[in-house]
Amino acid sequence: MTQRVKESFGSGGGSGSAGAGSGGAGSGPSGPPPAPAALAAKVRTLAPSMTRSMQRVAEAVANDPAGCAALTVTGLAELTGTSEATVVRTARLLGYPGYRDLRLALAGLAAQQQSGRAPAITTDIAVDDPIADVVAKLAYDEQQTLADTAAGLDTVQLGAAVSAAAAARRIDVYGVGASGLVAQDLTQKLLRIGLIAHAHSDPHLAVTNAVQLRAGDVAIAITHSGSTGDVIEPLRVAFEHGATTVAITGRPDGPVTQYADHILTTSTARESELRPAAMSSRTSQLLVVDCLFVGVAQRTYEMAAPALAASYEALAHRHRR
Amino acid sequence: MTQRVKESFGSGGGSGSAGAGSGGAGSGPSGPPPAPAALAAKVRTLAPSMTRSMQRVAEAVANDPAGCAALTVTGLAELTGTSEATVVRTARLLGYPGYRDLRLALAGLAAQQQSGRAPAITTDIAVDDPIADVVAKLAYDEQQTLADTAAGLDTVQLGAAVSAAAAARRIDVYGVGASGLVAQDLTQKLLRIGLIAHAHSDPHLAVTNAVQLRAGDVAIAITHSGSTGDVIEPLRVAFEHGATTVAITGRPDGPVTQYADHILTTSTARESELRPAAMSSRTSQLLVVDCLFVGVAQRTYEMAAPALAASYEALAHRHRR
DNA sequence: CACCGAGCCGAAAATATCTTTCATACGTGA
DNA sequence: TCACGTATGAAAGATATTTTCGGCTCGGTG
Repeated sequence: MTQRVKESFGSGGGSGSAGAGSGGAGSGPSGPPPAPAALAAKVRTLAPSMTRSMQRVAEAVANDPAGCAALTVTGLAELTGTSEATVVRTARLLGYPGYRDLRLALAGLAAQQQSGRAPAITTDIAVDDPIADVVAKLAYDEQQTLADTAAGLDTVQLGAAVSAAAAARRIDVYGVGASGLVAQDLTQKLLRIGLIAHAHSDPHLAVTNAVQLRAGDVAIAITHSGSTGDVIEPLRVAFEHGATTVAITGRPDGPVTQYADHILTTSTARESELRPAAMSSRTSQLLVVDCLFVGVAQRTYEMAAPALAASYEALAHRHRR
Repeated sequence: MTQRVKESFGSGGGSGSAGAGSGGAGSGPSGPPPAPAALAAKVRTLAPSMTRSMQRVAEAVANDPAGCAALTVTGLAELTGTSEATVVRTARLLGYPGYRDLRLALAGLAAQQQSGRAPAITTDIAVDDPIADVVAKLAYDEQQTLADTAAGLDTVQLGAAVSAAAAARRIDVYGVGASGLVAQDLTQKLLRIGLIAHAHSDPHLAVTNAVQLRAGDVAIAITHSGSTGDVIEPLRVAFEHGATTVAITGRPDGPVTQYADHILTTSTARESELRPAAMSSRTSQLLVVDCLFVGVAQRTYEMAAPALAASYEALAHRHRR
């Protein structure tokens, strides 16, 4: 077997020196383009990997884009009680080359909000909320999650993942816990259009199966935290065996991505006691998975069309009247 | 055991009317032109009072706000074959303190134009849609489904179901196929807050287990079509054994409801070849299930709170960087 | 036809803003 | 408690923006 190693995964125990990328504009962990309006979502997504000071900056930016857009680096640093360096660092983390570009994006966002008039019912669900409120809040929240996910999804990565999956000899999907259900959902649908797909929730079996993979196969890991060992391990094995690997995660900087050829980022909605993170992450993951599926169905249309029709027929038969 | 019979068949279902307002990032397709035209108009208005060089700059800015927003003073000066000073002068004339602010406004303008571009999301997903459109359409569609579901959900029925579940000795959930995953999702969450819940995908085992149920227990059937025999059968058994029965279905007039004490209606979005019904029904079912869960968590807060906190902690531990 | 003045224009200096570097302080785990 | 790694801000360094200033063109005038 070939021991593949992903070279771009930065600073692994190294000197931590300057990150001047090779070949010029490299920069950063994974920033194909800057983000348009997905900024609020991105802030939430990346918040966990931020330091305290950076979080303060990110929060200020997310809360008042318009106001921050009017500020210079120094101004924003003072406002948040931090230094210019921290502001720049935050901008970088959010995917921009520097503060200047973040500021530009901020101005755009402000303009959009201005014209879009965001309703923003940002209240948490309380213990004594009447049931009707619960329904409204949950629905709103999931809608928000969907919008954020769609805005933050990297279509280039998605396209690459779709291509790989459409041409794959075999597709393995790893996920445990709530993500396991998403993995099964994806698998069910892929099977339905005639592809060979398996979902693995058992870490041991997953690894055992991952060994079978080779170039041309696709392995997909689904984990919100990005650091679920039970899911990373099989992905690593698949990666090292030459399979094309995809990570669907809410932490694009987490350990999983170390072994992922393509990274699909799910959005993280703020969570609260009565609204566990699993809820919105699931919604987000499902959207990503749906996109992946539809993309694959498009690419394999010749095969998928009759298969879809057939399963549709088969189902109708079970419906008694 | 008593052979229960439901006296009024076909009652229940909610209004089912389509929801109107949705929050989300919908953004008006083409509202009144707010600010974008403002700048273009200003350019035209002030053009006569501009010198030749300034006109060149103004023209460039009006024609391609987005492109110009990406340029520095020097860049724009070169592009228009003028000097930095001229660019700044133009910016001043247009009413900004300097180029920096013009650039910010330009970025905002670009973003507005961008968002105003409705990508024709009212259309079905086609085989040759670019991947970005697929994402947008799917997200939009699922948002719509959520809005519809929330609007059509009967909160009285939901409240009744919540009460029953919160007080239940044991909760059984039936679902096959895609609905099976929803059943599992609900079960996972209920288990997490200390309730006793089981999901059954195997019809035979489901029936076998349903026999165990009695008054005070709750049985929940999840079926989009409302006529999935494999799910109706266990619900019937549970119903006849005295359990409180709940149906989560897209057809409030379908056969399942015959044995359901409480009916929770999911919405049905239009489907197409590349967008199977399973997709939107799943979204809808999950929202209902989430509402049910949160409702139950509220009612059993004393018990649920520590459980939720505990699982939160357990998860947080895996988040270490 | 030559001269003159007014205002346009751009090169370069001056300033503001952004970015990088580096030493220090803090928190964390042994 | 100590040692290590990391986060953080002050200040130096690099860019971008603004201002200054002198050349230039153009239109009018003797």
